[in-house]
Amino acid sequence: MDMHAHHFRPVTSEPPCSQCQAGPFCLQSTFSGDHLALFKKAIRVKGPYKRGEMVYRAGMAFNSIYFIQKGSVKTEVCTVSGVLEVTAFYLLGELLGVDGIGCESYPADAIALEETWLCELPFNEIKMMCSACDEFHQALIQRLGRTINTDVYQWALARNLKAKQKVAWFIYDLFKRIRSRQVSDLRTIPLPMRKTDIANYLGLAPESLSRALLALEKDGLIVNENKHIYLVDLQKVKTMRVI
Amino acid sequence: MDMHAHHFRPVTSEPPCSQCQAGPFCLQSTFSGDHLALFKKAIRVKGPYKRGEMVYRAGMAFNSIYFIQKGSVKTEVCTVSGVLEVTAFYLLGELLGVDGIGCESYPADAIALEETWLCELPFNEIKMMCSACDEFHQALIQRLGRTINTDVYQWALARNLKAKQKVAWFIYDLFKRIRSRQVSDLRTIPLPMRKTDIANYLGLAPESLSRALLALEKDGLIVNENKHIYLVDLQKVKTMRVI
DNA sequence: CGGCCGATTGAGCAAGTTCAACGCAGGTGG
DNA sequence: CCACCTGCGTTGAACTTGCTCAATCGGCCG
Repeated sequence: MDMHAHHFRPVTSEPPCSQCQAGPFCLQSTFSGDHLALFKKAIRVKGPYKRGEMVYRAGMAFNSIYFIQKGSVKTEVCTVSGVLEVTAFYLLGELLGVDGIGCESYPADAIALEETWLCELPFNEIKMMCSACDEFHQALIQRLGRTINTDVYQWALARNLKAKQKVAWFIYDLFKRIRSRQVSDLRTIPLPMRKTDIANYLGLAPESLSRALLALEKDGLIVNENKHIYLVDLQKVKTMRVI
Repeated sequence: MDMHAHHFRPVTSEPPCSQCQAGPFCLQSTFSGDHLALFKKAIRVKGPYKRGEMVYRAGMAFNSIYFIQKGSVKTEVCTVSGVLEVTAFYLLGELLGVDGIGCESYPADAIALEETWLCELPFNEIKMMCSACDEFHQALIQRLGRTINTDVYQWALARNLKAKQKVAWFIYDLFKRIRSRQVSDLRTIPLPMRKTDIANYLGLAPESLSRALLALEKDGLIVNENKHIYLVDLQKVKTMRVI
């Protein structure tokens, strides 16, 4: 399968939540009783998206946000000069599509990085449930706030860092996000995205990323593999990304 | 007056809106009748803030967003290593403090760049008015969306540009924002902030900004003055910031 | 008028980019 | 099942950009 085809995938009639890996981080945990039933009726499970398949395209009408049940997604914008710029990565248990809130359309393309399952939350339903259930409203605001905060203000801090620091920052950021949701070997960080995407996201040439990773490895902070990073010295990684 | 004192300024009992320069871009334009009276009772005019005075500090409880009636504001965060990073500039007619939405506290310090008047909108009141007046709700969502969009996704695009392009991008961005709200000589862009702040915001050394401006001037795109930029060739500025 | 802060300019240097070549792995087709 | 192919990642070398450090300039305020 050509991973650049960027096809769309229709809704699957999978029983909701059967393969969801998000566990207690699913938004439904904020509901109980009748509200939970309403929630389950509102959501729609979509998948599996194969690597390279598109969830939504920049310019498409903004209708839904998506909870990632399994897998991961990147968002990227295409500049007028035709260059693609990766704007964010979204991991298991995170909300995708929030960048469309307040806009008529999504500002970026969203593309699956691996086999991915999503839980679609139509925005109209969300609004209704916000008025129905205040706990849900609060939980949602919380998550949105955190997402925006990450997207904007983390970047503001990372902007003036040197290559090595940027990379350490990126690794530590992934580490925190994964640790907050998954119980796993905390020393191994999977990289579902291509190195090229990471480099683009960090504003580096792929070669510079490669060399920065090599340097961090020589310093004994990490071990760099193709699709994984092993954390050798977490503390040093944390302090290196001087923010 | 020491402009680095960063004092706070108490509420002034100025009659609301008497000196507001935002005109038709004030949020009250979305109200009529009873709602307008409610709105006028909810808001609180604050000012004048002198240059260097602080509107709110990072970590302070998030209670309000602010509409800029007059003047301009920068926001900056302090990194653990003590370096200040400018995260945004807010101009006449824009909303300040939206970076705190969904968080318990403001993520950055907000500092007036010149004599500035603000219109404080307590967030609780805002929420109430959102339910009372759907037009207001929509208008607010619209503005928030645009703010976030600018803060996040514009940057994503500018991140990989060269110094000269970044500067052209910055100038053009200011131009668009000013033009959208003020009828003025469109060729002259005031710079209420220091060049140092602009450089920091763009992720450049002050010297690099200086040289980039000089280069743009030599190319005949702009004229660089201390507190103003004159647009000589708008079209070239627009195309230079290749986004 | 003097002092101070910010902006500019110059020279040398460090970092990251660019270009080119190679290696490796996964997928494809024979 | 194996060889090939293709795309991504890495490595090396030369080059370009922007940074650093230092000096100077210029305006604003006391």
